This record gives sequence, C-alpha cells and structure tokens, in this order.
Amino acid sequence: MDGDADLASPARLMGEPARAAMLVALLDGRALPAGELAAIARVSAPTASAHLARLVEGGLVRARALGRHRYFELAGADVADAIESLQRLAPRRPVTSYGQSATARRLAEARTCYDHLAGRIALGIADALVAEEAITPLEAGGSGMILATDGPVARRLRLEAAPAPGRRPPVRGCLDWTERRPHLAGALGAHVLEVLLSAGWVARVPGDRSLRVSDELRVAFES
Amino acid sequence: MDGDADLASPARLMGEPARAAMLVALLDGRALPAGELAAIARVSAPTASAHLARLVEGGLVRARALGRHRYFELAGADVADAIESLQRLAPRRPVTSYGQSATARRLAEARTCYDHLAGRIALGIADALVAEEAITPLEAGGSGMILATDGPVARRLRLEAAPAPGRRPPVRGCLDWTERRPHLAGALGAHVLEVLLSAGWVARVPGDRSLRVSDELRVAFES
DNA sequence: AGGATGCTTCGCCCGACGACGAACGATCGC
DNA sequence: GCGATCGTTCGTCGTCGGGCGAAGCATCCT
Repeated sequence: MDGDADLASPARLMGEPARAAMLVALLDGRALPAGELAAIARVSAPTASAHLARLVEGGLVRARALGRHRYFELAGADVADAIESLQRLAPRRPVTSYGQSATARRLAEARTCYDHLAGRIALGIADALVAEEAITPLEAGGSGMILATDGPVARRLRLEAAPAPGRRPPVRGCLDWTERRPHLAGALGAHVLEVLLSAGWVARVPGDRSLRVSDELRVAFES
Repeated sequence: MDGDADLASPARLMGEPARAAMLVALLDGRALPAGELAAIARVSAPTASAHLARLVEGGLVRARALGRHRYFELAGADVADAIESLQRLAPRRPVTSYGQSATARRLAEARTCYDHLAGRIALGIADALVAEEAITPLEAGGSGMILATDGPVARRLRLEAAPAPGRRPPVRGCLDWTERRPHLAGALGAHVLEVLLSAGWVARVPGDRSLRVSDELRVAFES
C-alpha cells in the first residue's frame, strides 16, 4: 500500500493545541525547559511531560538534560519549515484583522521567527538591503546571495562580519505571516538578529516572541 | 495570548490517517470524486463524506459538483507545500529501506508529485537540464529561472513551449523524499510532465501515483 | 543530611471523534 | 417515469487520548 511517507503522524503531533503552542514557542530556535513549556501551553506538568515525550518520540523535538532541568528544542530546520508552512495555511479561517490586542500589535511590528527577525521592522530592513543592492531580491522560500557589504545599511548591520556560507543558504526569503511578504531569513537573517540584539537595537520580551524595538531603529526602518 | 497563526487546526486535519491518505492522493493535483477517495482511504462512504466536509471547512480542499459526482481537489499550492514539508519530516521514524514492495520500487523510479514529476527519472532529467545550462541549479525550496531552450534535452522536452511566467515561479526545487535531492517543480516542472505524458514517454498507473516509464526515456535519463 | 525544586510515572476520569448501518435527496440512464 | 448510482445526513457505538492529582526519582542548595 504505502510507498508514501507517513504524513499523518507528524501532523497528528502538531494537531493538538497544547503541543502546537509548545512548538510555536520553540520556533525562535532556543531551548526551553519543560516547566516553562507547560506554562506556555497552559497545562499541568504531567500533561506537558506526556506531550513532550511524544514530540521527542516523533522526532520533532530534541531533549537535552542540564542539571535538574530538561531543555527541549526543535529537532531541526526542517521541523521549523513544516511548522511555518502550516501556519501559512492557518489564516484562511479567521482572517482576524489583527491590531486588536497589544501583543498582536507588538508581534506585527517585530518578533523572532525561528532564529531571525520578522514583522514590519524586518520587512523594512530587508527592503533597505535590497534597495542598496546589498542582497539579491527576496522571494518566498527562495534563496539568494550577498552582493555587497559596503552600503550604509549593510555597514550598520555589520554584513561584512556575516558567517561564511556553510550548509545553510546565506539569504533566504521567509514568508511573513502578518505582512504576507518575504522577510530576510537564512544565515544572514540569523546574523542580523544577533547584531541587533547585541547592539541593543532590539530586545527580547520575556515569555513572548515579540521584540522591543529601540526608537533609533524604528525611525530608520519602520515603513 | 495568540497573535500567532493557528498551527493546530490545519495540522489536526492532516493528522488523521484517512484524511491524510486522501490528501496524499490529491497531491498530484487532480480532482477525485468522493467515492474514489473513500476507497483510497479504506473507509465507508459516510465516513469519507464527513472527512471531506471537514477538509473543505478547513480550507484545505475545494469541492466541485459535476453531475451526480462531487470532485475534490487541493485548495492551492500552499496546501501541497505544507503536505510535502510534513512528508519530509516523516521518514525520521521508519528509515524503511525501500525497494521492498513492487509498488515502492515503481514509486522510487517515477511518480507524480502534485503536478510534476518525481523519482529517479525526475532527478535524471533535472540533472541533464542543469548540466546543459538550460536552467539554474536547483535547491530545495528555492526558485530559479530558465536560461536557454536550445540544448538537446531542452528541445526534446519542448522547453520553448513552456508557459509564460505568471504568479508561479518557473523553476522550483522540490525535495524528493526517496532520493533526498531536489527535483524539478514549478511551472516548468508541470510543463515537462505534460509533455512526457502527451508524448507517451510516461503514463499514469491507475489507482497509484507511480508512472510507467517508456524504455526510450529510461535509457536516456535513468541514473 | 534534609528540604526544596523540576520532571516523570501511575491511575483514573471524561469528552471528543472516528467508525458504521440505515435512511434520505439528487442525478443519471433507459 | 423507474431503478440504479452517488453522496449526504442521522443516530449510535466504541475507543483513543488528553486532562489532572498523587506519588516516585533525580538533582540542587545549604
């Protein structure tokens, strides 16, 4: 019968609200301890433990024991890709005009997406880099290259210090689900987020994927 | 709480074996009547009907009434993308050394993947097109371009008759789950499959995604 | 050592959902 | 028109799986 890959089992793992919440929380690429994931998913510790065990069993999540904590993280970029491609499917239903809650507004302005930056600010930065021809134009899912690192924006973002290309494509377009346009992902996307964080231009908001944006950065890139 | 797209609901829809089987059956892009989908999923007609109603409700599948039949098809390319990205996740578990059943062998040689060609033959064709620089090199998920249509392989596949670029990228890399390398998808991928079918170089096998390959094509492209 | 903290296992309850048979519309063929 | 076919809706059953509290280990702190 099947010579086909089993679609149902990973989907089933993602199809439970508590597990989905955990996976989304891990989308920013960091590892979180079980207790925190339980709080995020709003379930008790035993329930969370059971869910996490199934996620590990299914190969979506990796566990790392550190002291008396167990840190969980996504098992790989392909898992993150799958989650994002499903999220891209979701908005068909609600078509919720966001801008409602304060968090939604913050998420729409700036947030992390796996290990890079997303939201309006991310689009502003990507547009500026494309405009000064520092990178090739972005297309959703497609990959591009770094063209030059001596433009004004490229200098401010320290593109010259970007990691040498490895397995990962340097420039990737990642479809932004609030703006429906691709923002900068890939190795360079991760590098830019790191630069912004260490320069204090953005800061993580605890318990959230949204990012606090400095005024300096906002006036420069908010569209 | 959420400013996040709802990951769980589409995943839940795909996470049920019967529904997953239906979705996979629709991956080749064609529309199938409810009865056939029921047979494929090995469930009774009422059960299939309920599943299909939920898939339509969730926006994954579109229904088209034709006579006394109702034909169902995937709602869009993004749905197919999500299904494929989940399938890519699945093989983590079994690591089944295929080549077991006859169908698995046939699927590994040539099959349809949504609306284009997949399997060893597809990789052979893609490699040949890249080698003669008819298209840009493929990368999984990335998109490329048509470079020239006058090479020997490009002529045989009538690349010059490929549809003008529309919303869809002309060349896309689609990760082949049997070979773990990207094969040719996108508008050109669909065009090539059409050419091969109408020339009789491949033929659909009823009730299956595998394709019968003519000897002529096999000696030319089987790696 | 002893208590606190973090996570897991166990046992149980309950609701949700998938499965089917039977009955009901709708459409086609003749 | 009349049976035949296709698909749906309805009612019912069984089970799978998610939820929690209590108890059990492990690790850390002092």
